[in-house]
Amino acid sequence: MTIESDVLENIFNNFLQGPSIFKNRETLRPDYIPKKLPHRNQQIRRIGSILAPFLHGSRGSNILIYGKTGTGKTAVVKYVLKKLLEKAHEAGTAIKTCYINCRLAGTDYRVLAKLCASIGIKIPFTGLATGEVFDRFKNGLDINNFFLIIVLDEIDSLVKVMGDTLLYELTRINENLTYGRTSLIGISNDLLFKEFLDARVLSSLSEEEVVFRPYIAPELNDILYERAKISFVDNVLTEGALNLCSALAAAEHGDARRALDLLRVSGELSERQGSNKITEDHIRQAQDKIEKDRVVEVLTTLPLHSKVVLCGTYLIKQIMMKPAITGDVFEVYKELCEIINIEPLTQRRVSSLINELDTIGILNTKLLSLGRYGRTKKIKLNSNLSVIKNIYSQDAWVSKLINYKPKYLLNLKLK
DNA sequence: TGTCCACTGGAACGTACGGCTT
DNA sequence: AAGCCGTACGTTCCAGTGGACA
Repeated sequence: MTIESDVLENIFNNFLQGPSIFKNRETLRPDYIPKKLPHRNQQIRRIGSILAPFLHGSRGSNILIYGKTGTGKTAVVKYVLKKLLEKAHEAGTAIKTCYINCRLAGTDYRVLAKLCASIGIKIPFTGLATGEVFDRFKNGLDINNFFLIIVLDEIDSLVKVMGDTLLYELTRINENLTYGRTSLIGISNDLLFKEFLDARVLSSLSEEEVVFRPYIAPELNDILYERAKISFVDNVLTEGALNLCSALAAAEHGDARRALDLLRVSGELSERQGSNKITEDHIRQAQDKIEKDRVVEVLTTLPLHSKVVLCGTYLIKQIMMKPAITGDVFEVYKELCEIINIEPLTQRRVSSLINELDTIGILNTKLLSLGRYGRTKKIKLNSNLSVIKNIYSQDAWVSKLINYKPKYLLNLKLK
């Protein structure tokens, strides 16, 4: 037996024999829908009563749901739909539901393709005109006499990217159906998203509106407590850890998803350390780990040009000891491209890449006016310099850039 | 008070690609 | 095979702009 397999053997044995602190770790995954949803009774009742007409075979109103991330919107909708489907099954009514995350789908075409898939129509991932896919969807509904409840999660991101044409068509679809019926549930994280909509679309989509307020700390406490009961072995989670966890999540606009993540990761950490309790310290470690893992994941999977742009920003900060501005980043970027033998992109494109890095939280940019010296962007790195250096020192493409001294910067220093 | 810098960011367009229909 | 489609990723063009400076 090799040494490696001995080590593995030990790890697995420890895992099997050690005192597991988890009763059921699946219940802490983000997609788990619990049997109890504390502090959301009002929303559950409201959505339930709006959808209830479907049980009689008539169409319920469209619903627009607002609320920040982790306020339970998706969970509540899925929960109500699950119950509705069960009831419809008992009553012998044929209802279908289709849940689509618009941000993940990305385009009108792919949303439609998913809608088609939900009623059993196969659509190629490219090749058809969007209008053609829509017609097939409509025909499919009519021919099969389907009652379909469509949930469009993160609908705001779809509208921002593609405009509201698809929504317009979907809100009008019932007028063109002879037998089938549809109802729309739009879920939005962005409260201002209505402004992007055409008045007709808005009035049709928001026949009913439901708002999800952020959870406050005591509410998060209840949620975590309920979930901990089914996830962990009794008495594993200390009260201090529970309180800290909800306090941290409450500070981040009452995000329950975040709180549950924190709980899951701290559980895993505590388990790995062979502990039989989850303490406040574990929660803090988990918070650290989640952030670190995210940064590593993002930095390593970035497209090549974004990595080079980031290296440029890093070098400017490292050598000039001050935040970068767009013009400097672009000059350094061009020099770096030459070194690793790739064609540089245009400044316009690099400017977009910088914006993208800002949106994912790797950079922090601020528009700055230097009066006579023009307008530019001040670009700061959000992560620690050493973190970037560590990660990119091992990168196949950019490892040789991280210790390079750009001539442009050396000249700038002399001035 | 007007000028002018160094960009920003919107919009239209180009190209390559995989894949459809006819 | 021809013609079209959506998608990704990019370029080109250009109007717009906040505020230091003359």
